[in-house]
Amino acid sequence: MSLIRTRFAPSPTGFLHIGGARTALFNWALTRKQGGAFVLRVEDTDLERSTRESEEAVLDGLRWLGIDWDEGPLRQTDNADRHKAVVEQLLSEGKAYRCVCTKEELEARRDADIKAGGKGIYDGRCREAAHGADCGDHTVRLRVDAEASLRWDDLVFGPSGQDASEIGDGIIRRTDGTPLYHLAVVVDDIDMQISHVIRGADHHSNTPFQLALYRALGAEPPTFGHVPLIVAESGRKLSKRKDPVSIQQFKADGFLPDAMVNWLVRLGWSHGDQEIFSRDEIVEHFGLDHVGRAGAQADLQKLEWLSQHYIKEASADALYEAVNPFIDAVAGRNVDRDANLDRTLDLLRERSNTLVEMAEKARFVLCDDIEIDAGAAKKHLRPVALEPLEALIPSLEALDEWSEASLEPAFEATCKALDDLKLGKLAQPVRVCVTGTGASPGIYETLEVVGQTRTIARLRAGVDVIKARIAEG
RNA sequence: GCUCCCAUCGUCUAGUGGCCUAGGACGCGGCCCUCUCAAGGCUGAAACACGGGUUCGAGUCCCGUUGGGAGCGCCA
Repeated sequence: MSLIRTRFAPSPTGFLHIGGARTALFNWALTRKQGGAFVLRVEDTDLERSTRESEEAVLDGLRWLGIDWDEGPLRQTDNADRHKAVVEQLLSEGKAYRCVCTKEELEARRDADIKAGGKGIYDGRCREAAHGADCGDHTVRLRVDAEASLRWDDLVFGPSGQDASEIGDGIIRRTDGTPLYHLAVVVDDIDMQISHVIRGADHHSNTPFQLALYRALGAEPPTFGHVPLIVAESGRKLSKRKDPVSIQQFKADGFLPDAMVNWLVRLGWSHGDQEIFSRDEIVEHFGLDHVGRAGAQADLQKLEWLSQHYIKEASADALYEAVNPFIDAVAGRNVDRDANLDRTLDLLRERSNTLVEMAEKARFVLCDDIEIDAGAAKKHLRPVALEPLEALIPSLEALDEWSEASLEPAFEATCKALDDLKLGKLAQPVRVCVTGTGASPGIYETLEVVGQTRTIARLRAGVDVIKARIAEG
């Protein structure tokens, strides 16, 4: 299979969008599978919105996801001279012409045309006017041959396109002399010898005009593949305000990059019944032939499931690395890694959908002072629990070895001495005293990672809570 | 309005004319396990938008309807 050249061309608008991330991932996967180069090109021609900071944010997002590129980042503004030269060239070849129609005139004529049942495309008024460079304020339009067929075989949608008569002569240079997006992408893609343009389906209807540009420039168009959009629950385009779309946000919410990648790649693409894909497996199996044509709704619950899956699978080193910042945040200090912390994290793997959850659930180990949840206290720190707790404390104090193995007989002996008390009647109050909540890993494991000193102290504090409650009546 | 596109369980999807009384996964219900919460095991409910064709046979092909989306900018 011959080498391909692909590109991801984000506009640096502050953060990496999940739609863009998926487009990048598909480009990356295709390139890594077929062999070739994946190029990153920043479309920064919208100077109002483009900053180096937002460009960095986009690159960071890609790096975090593990999507690496072979060339770039190139910037579209760096090619500005080339874009201008191309417009001049088209002008001199008669493939483009100057148009002196003003915005207002254009708008009025389009409205009138639509009212009269027309399609509202440019009427070609300046097409044969042969305005020279001295015509004053003007735009430049591409002369689109009305007979031309602007069709292509899309890698995802199959036969696509329409006749030139449907699109009209589009503007390629503004009055202020700057080139438009369509001109810039086509020129850049030609210059960079991009062989496969994989992009969002929102560009599907833009493609015919771009095909006309390739034709005018005498260049062989690339192979196109349009990937359906990721849609919101409403079925509409994702909204930056209402929907979670920023990769940075997902990172901050404690999702593992492996989970993100797995989630994104399955949004629209499939490989039989397989759900879990490592990056290697994605590269091994990926292909545009199995990308669906309908828009895909972002399913956050599936992401959480994947996230937990990867948390469960992660190596101890990788897990610590990933959860470290979240743990520090909960502890309010730099937490050193030790065997007890690793043990704690292991206990929490199957109980955490995200790293944020994991860190929060580790609070009873990370912090010396814990707060007892009011609801849990009300339910479990009742007068009936006083005797069992008071009976347990001395036997725990007497333990020379503090481990699951030594804790279990101590609990059992206490229950037995209390007229065969059910373990739950003892374990739940203990759990609330020690963790502050009614849910935690197994009680022996929990106590083991909390440690003997802190366990005893928390049990005593719990006993005091119950006594206070009794005193209040 | 015009052009283009899309349509299988709530969601992501398998399915490329017979293997489909439609499979998997997330989520949801039930059961088991159990000191709580999970995890795990078993199990259940849940879809081919509708109407016409074509064909011996249609989720799969064609047409229409309905619904949805994108594009129609001197934005990218």
